[in-house]
Amino acid sequence: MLDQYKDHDRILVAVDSIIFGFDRSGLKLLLIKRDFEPEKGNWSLMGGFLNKDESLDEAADRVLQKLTGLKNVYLEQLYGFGEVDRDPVERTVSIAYYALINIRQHDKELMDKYSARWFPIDDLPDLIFDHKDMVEAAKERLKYRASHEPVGFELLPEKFTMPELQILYEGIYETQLDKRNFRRRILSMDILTKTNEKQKKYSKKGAYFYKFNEDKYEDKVDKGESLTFKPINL
Amino acid sequence: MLDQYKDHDRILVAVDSIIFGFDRSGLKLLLIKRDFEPEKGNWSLMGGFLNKDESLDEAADRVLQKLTGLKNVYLEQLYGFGEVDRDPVERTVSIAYYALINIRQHDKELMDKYSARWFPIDDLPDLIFDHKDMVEAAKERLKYRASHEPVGFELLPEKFTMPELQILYEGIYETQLDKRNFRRRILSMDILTKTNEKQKKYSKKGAYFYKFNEDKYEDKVDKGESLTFKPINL
DNA sequence: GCAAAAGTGTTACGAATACACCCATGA
DNA sequence: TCATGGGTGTATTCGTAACACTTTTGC
Repeated sequence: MLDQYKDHDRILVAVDSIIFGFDRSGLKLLLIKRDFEPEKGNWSLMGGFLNKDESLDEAADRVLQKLTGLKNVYLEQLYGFGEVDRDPVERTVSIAYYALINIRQHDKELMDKYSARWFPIDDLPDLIFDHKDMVEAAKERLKYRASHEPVGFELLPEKFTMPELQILYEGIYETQLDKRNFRRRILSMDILTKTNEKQKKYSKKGAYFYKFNEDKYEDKVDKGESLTFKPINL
Repeated sequence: MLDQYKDHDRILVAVDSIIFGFDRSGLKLLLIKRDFEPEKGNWSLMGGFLNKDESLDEAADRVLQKLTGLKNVYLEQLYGFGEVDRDPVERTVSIAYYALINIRQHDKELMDKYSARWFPIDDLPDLIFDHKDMVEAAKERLKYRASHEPVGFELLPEKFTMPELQILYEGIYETQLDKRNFRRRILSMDILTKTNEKQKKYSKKGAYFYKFNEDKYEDKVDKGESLTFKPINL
């Protein structure tokens, strides 16, 4: 080994994931109950350690899959948390990732195995270490990302209604939106396909289902059209 | 040590810095000539390894100071680069930071010691490893940051002229701006103080010097005014 | 028939853009 | 006097925001 590399510290590198989900009642976070000391029994983000033979992204994928069974989900690196004493056991640098998943698609058995639970984003329990900071950073990043790219659809089933989409964006932006302005803006982007089916579960009248039209979206991106998804204030 | 920690790999963690500077001719990057193998003699970002007893931010500070002699400069974490083979010598995760410094203030002797040189941002040499990716990420981040916060002033001396400020923003946004619109927008934010002195070096008429008024800016932030610094297209 | 959610259009305001000429001065 | 860079104002367009009533249908 080269001299310039030899005398430096090797350090544990962790990967922690903020996992977002969404249902009609709002944005949710998937947390696990830690089953070893320290902080045993307390709520925590899902995490794991980086192995020498995998990239950071691969480690994040692996960790997410371990808890949810899901592959190929939206996963973005967030920030490297590197305070010296962030983990009381041993010096650990943690690279946080956040994931957007369809709340209905993950594996129930794995949920039990890790004593995992969905929490409303605005009603989280105390979290271990610096995981609260990670969640805050993830919320910020999601706001930013959602205002530039159509990441919201990652959190929805294939078919969704306008009211649902609006509730989702209201959750992300932590604000209330005017439904007329919201619909106009979303529809004017011309990246949704309206179906003839109606969602009748939540109203007598029923709301039309829409689908995200990824091809149309990609076309627009290729053409250089700038699509913004900014919040619309009430 | 706890079982859950015991069997995991300890890994070299590096910190690499993208150092931005600015002079009248545009945005610049400070690069060093690597003086050890592999890639000896090739251009590289300034970097170093994380020690067990320092945080990531502290390591980034230390590395920056080592090259420039500067403390307390604008420094923001960018992204964790973690491909398995990014460093051919040994598995290394690198956390990239970017710094904004006043190009006149750094230490010349240290520059020589590291064979460092300023390069125009649009005319960089080949860089080692994945440093090109890091630079790209830093340019993007700087665009974003500059459109939300007055980070531009970090790159300027205390006193600067409107034409200089405009050249800076044009460099950051990689676009040309209309000077009437630019001045109006900047001045309407009401965070600059005009001095009575003129810069006469670059024109017969001379251009007034301005100063960034940090107090005014903080007041506005406290009052919740949203100050955006978006690019203005020609 | 009524409650409850879905759906729809117009106006007003402010921000962003486009655009061209005069000013000051050193050489 | 002229070349060079510095400085200024207005009209237009477009996106955003504010705002209230009608529709559908299960109960």
